[in-house]
Amino acid sequence: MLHCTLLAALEACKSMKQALQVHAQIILNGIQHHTFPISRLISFFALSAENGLSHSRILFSQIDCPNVFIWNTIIRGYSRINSSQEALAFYMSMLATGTEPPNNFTFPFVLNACARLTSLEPGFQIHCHVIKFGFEMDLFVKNALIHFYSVFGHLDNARYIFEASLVKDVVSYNTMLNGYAHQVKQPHAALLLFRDMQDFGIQPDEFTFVALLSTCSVMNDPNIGKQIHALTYKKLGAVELNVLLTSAILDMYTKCGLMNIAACVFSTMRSAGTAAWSSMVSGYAQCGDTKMARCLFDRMDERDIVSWTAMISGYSQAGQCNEALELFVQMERLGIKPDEVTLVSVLSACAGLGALDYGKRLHHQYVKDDLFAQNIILTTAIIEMYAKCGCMETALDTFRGTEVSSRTNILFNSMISCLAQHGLGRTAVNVFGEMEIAGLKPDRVTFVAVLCACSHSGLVEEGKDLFRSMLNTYRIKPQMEHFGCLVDLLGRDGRLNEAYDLIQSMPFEANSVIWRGLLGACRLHGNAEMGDVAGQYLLELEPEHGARFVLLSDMLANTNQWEEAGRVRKMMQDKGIQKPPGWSYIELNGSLHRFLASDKSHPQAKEIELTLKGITMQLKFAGHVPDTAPVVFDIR
DNA sequence: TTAGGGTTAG
Repeated sequence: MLHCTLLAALEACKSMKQALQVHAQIILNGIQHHTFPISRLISFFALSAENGLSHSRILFSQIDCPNVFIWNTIIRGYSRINSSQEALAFYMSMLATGTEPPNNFTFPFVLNACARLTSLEPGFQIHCHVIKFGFEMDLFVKNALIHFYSVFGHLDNARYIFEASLVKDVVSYNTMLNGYAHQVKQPHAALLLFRDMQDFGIQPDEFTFVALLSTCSVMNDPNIGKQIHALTYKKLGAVELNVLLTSAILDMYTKCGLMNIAACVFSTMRSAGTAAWSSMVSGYAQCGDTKMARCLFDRMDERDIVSWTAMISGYSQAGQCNEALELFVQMERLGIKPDEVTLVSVLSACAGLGALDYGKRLHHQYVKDDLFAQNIILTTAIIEMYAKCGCMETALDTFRGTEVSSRTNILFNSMISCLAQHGLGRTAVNVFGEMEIAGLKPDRVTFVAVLCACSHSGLVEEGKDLFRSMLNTYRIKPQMEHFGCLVDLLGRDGRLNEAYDLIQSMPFEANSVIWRGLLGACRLHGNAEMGDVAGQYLLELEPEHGARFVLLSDMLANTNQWEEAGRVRKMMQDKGIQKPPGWSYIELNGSLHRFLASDKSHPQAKEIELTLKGITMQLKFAGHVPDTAPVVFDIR
């Protein structure tokens, strides 16, 4: 009777404080060693929104022989708050204790924890345990396994479990659909599976439509998106669409770039949450309309970290790196802590500006010795930031400091590409070799990076071998960009005929990038005849592009064809084409300075000019003779 | 006796 009253009281509890009072009553009544009421208490605390897990742990430690429900509850509690390591540690202690074997409830909790880890390995082990303990036929366990494998992009394993399952429910389908839509971006497979689902008479629910709408966003196909939108109403009937589903509809339109429709949906939302506002902010920013995005952002009643990141990343991606950093500082002043996505956006803005001090500060303040230190995406952003700010050594040290098992293709591609840009071709080729050791397969991006590296460092034979290995070893068909790299590689080395022959042998027509590469090489090696051919192709392909005219005119000037060079310059003027000016940035003591050729607007312009003159004088005294070959005006 | 798996925004 007493149990019943206290249990009823616990059922009615709305807060930790109330539950603690029930706990006090349990102790006062001397039933603190009765497993059932204590297990209810542990469950309440472990799943409390007020972080009561530590209290659950205290209760847990006072139990001599916790039953499987109690073990499961603690594992679930840790899994819920993303403390996967603790959840797994508890599961292992449960096995080690040996008094209570895991049951069908244990595995969904443990697998959920595994799905949030950075490594696949523990989940594999748990899958073995599932089989060992005989739960591979349990639908909940199977669905959790499908989820786990799809999170890690192992859609083949997920699909195998899915197909092998005689009984499938709507959750099995939804999990598989999400896997296709998000994890490996196979949106078409998601649509096909949705068709199967209907054929098998499984009724879709709101989860299904959220997954399908995400699929449309990934496909960036507004037509299918509109159809799914209509189907949502048709299938879910008169059921009022929940906030999540409406937000998913809105998000689909923003991602497909249909901001007008998105704005209509948004205006009809009675209580648009921060998710919907953030989608709108992000949508406008992605369309390049950062003004409109900012306007909405400023009108938001409540902003969470996602809203801030939407705006910061919008600025960063639109190239408004200064604005991104300013907004980030504003966010910090309000005491809002960035998460890993925010940091990636801000680091990218730092890289864009060459703002090394700022980037260093972010690295030391937020990433080093923190939870984020394990995040490989963030580490990749840190490496790019250092590399783009010119600190190649720190970038390499950071790369070397990562766990080999946590390295991803994106990390390798980024590292190789940064090394290429710094002319460290040999190191880039070595890092390429390390990919296989890490168990990764180079992709198209890897080959662009490593071929660029060879090109910038004059590693002709290595580059040619790598190009050949693309198809022969890795079964990757070379694309335009790969041919471009090879043309560049041969061209820079002066093998102009070989480069030209390669262009002719390509399975598709060369684009302007390739011809520009050849033209640049012709200019470098003074082959006016072939340069003219390349230049003509270039003018045909991109008649409006100023930089191409400049390159052609420079090449002609360099080979003393002043008249021809003048003709090209005149053509440029006649067409009203201007080459956009190139700004140079430098960050000093936290402030950013920008310069343009002949620009005297900098407040310290005079001092800078004097310093430059001083350096020029010193160079002269040291016997330096400038190379006037790249100067395009006839000053000789 | 207790409970579980799949959703939105950067």
